Amino acid sequence: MATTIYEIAERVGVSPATVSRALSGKDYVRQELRDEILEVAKEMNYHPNQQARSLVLKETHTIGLVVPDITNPFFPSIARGVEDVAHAHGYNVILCNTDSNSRKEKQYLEMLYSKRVDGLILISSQANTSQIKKLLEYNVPVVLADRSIDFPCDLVTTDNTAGAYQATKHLIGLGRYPIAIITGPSDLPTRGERFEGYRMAMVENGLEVQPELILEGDYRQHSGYRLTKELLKMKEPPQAIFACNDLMALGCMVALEDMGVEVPEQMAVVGYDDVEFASTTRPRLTTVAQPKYEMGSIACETLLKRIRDKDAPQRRVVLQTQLVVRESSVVAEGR
Amino acid sequence: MATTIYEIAERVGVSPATVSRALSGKDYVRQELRDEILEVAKEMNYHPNQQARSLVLKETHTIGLVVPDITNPFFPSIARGVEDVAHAHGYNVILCNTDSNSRKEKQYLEMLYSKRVDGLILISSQANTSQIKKLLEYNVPVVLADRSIDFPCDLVTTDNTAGAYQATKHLIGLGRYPIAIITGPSDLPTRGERFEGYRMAMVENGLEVQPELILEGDYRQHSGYRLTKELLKMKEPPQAIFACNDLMALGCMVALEDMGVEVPEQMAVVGYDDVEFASTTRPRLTTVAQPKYEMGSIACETLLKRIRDKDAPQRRVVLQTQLVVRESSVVAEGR
DNA sequence: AAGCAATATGAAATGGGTTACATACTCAAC
DNA sequence: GTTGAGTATGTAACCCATTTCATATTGCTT
Repeated sequence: MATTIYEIAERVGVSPATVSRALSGKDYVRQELRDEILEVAKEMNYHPNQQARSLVLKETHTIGLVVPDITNPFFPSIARGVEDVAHAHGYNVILCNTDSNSRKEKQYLEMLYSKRVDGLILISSQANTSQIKKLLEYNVPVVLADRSIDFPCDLVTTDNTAGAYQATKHLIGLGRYPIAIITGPSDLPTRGERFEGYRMAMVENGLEVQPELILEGDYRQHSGYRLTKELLKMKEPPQAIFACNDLMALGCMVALEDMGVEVPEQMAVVGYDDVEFASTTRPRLTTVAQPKYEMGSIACETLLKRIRDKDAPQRRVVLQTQLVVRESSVVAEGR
Repeated sequence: MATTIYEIAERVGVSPATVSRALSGKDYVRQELRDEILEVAKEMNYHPNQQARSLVLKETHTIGLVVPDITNPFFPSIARGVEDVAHAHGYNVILCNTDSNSRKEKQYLEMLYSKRVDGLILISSQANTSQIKKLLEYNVPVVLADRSIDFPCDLVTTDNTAGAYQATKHLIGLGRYPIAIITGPSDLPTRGERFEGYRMAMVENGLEVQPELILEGDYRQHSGYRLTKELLKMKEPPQAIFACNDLMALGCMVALEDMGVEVPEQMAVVGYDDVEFASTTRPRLTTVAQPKYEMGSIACETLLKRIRDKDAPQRRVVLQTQLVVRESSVVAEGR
């Protein structure tokens, strides 16, 4: 069905080699002949078979993007950043959703390897290091994004510690303490980093880190809801809650509304991520914004560089976060 | 670097053909020998080169997914539906963002064709029909999703007319009229369909369709904001606004808040899509929910069927929408 | 006139699998 | 003992493009 260089060659009356040269344009072909070949190719609607090309060239111009779940509002921006840069350089992106399930992740990594992707960007669930190590052994470039894993490979993340520090310091500056923290699940590296930022800000300001105000959530809305209700049962509840992602912060706000606690008057709430809905809640959510798109685009640039030069020195990029102050933490003036 | 069947063949002392047979498992190979080959393959960490396989088999087990923009909250669910079904059947998905730009769309379609994807799912911007026609001529299966184009090819959409009819009838039932409608851009097919649902409901209930209450937006938040302000300038403003997507509905609500108009008491607002933030706004947004995930998964199933049987009859699936009544349209009891 | 670089094209190997065809062996049936 | 079906394996062609090597021609230099 699809046209091949052999068919073009036959029609023009030359060898396939000449057609290949004329089309690639990087070898001697008589100008006149080249023009004719190009014309015939266009006429026959020729589109080179990339399967065949990559078999000999050993590059597929395809990269893999492995994320936990594209429906999680945090990931589409990253994906878009990756895809834009990839497309600008003539690469395609294969999207994979692992649900943070290491069995699925392994399956995907094997599929991607079998398809001989030129490299991949990985937002890895847990430290599935043995699998990654294999890929690197096979010489497949890997860039880790968002979640840092203790592993010698290129990496693009945000400064989680600084972000949490900013958020906590903001609350302290407003005189809102004690401050409870609802962390992410302990098997994710972000948890430790964000907690550390919280701890630093507390200690630096001479505030005690009370163990009963440290709660572990799972990054889902319901855990924010549930844990907030628990906090409200305490004899002396905190005056502020720092939820380590926006979804849990939303859960907090719903719980607080259910219990008739005014935000921000009686309880300040700060989230993390600045996903889309953060600016549409009432009150609008104060949160720590991460440069999601940039994380994706820089990860992709890093990957493409690595593909070009496998021996380049390891690259570790840490992007800065930004505190976005909205209504959930600051009591409006004039009320 | 990567292991080939030739290397395995040499190590075991058989021909490459035998190795291929042992690995594929669909031809005679002595059980004992097969076991040995499988073991050696595992030991040598063999992963078949899919480039080579697809060159001869003429199938890549890869499909393309072309969407306007994955960061638009409407599309991740569709993408996830597609990807889940694809993965379950051993296919990978290449993600493409066209920004509804037909030049970009054309570029992507050519790339995908060159990579010899087995088929593709297209949420096409405008009627870029000539390009699609070409693909179908080349025998590449295409399934259109969400946006129906007048084109003889498989299709999965939702019933936009019925959805808009439900929304309008809901407002009429609440006694909220006149009802303004903020439509999508006129070059998208969804616009005509949703407007038709609005019109039907109005006419059916003996209400006049007033031209000055029909406004054309662009599916972005700001157009909802701007057009709502215009509506409020009228001598007799409407009592309800039906915005044809949630983003514009959000713009409405922000404009109404700015102008001190109470929702839903003074103005009822209904959106369309039921994207994530619709349930987190204050008041929560009444909207028409589309089965996004199902649209993706069914589109993918349809595509895989078509790949298996190119001569199967054309399939057109229309999914039903569901009105989700929240707070932006109904005055709460006991207030 | 000989020599050589630059230009122009083709033949054939290559990449890594799959498979049609050929060949060889085993075992049962007559 | 011959025939034939079933089992087992190898040889070689094929998928489609790229590229090395070989060959041929042109035009310039000395």
